[in-house]
Amino acid sequence: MSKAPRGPRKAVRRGPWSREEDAKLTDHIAKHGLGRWSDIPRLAGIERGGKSCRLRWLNYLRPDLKRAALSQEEEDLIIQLHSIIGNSWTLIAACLPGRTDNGVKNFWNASIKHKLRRRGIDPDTHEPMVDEGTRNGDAQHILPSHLAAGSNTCSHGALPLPDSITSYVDTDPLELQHGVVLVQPVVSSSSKVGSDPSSTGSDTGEQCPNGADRAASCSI
DNA sequence: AATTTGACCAACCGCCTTGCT
DNA sequence: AAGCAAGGCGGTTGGTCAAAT
Repeated sequence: MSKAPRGPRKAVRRGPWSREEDAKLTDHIAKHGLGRWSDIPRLAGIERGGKSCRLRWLNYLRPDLKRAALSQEEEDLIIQLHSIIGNSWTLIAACLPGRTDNGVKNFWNASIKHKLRRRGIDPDTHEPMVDEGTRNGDAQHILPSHLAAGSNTCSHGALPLPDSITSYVDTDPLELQHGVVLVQPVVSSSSKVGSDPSSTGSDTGEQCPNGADRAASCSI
């Protein structure tokens, strides 16, 4: 991250992206690869901020994205991973090929959270909720039955948990709180989750099929 | 047919970390 | 060592659409 001299701040467009903007961004990245996000709007002729371009590309335009609804296996895996590593959406998304952190987060907040609450489970702690009427004390309800038994695979075994995460399943809660941090050396050489040096300033930033350019590479 | 509700998605915001000067 | 810009992440908001009432 160099300190490039910058001109006066240009007014940037906001709101939904137009087809033309999408095409410009896609075309630019196809021709030149991913460079500095802050330069891309100017080079591609888009009146947006670099941050906005980055978000649009990662969450919507990337060719390897899955657009289909999340499967039951994916949903179960998200619940299981969340119970282990919490709101580390980037890490969770890295274990779901073609899914984005934003998508996983959205699905969690919009759907899974409500489902768990309806089942009397606190979505934050994955413990039974203590409100009267929802008290049941049955830990088996925290996770889908096939997951609660301690399996490290989802119902059909299609999406096994990566070793870097399953290794923390049996640790005590205090250790689990640091699971994400402890996982980092395994999944990335960077000191920060989701920070992969190849994701910026490199033409090879999109090599990982599941978008792990921006997240911990999953060892599935 | 009109309104309400819930699910889903796209996008922005603020904060933090990283790396360069 | 400090300051700054860029990148990255999680939280939140607002819009759209379909199903239910």
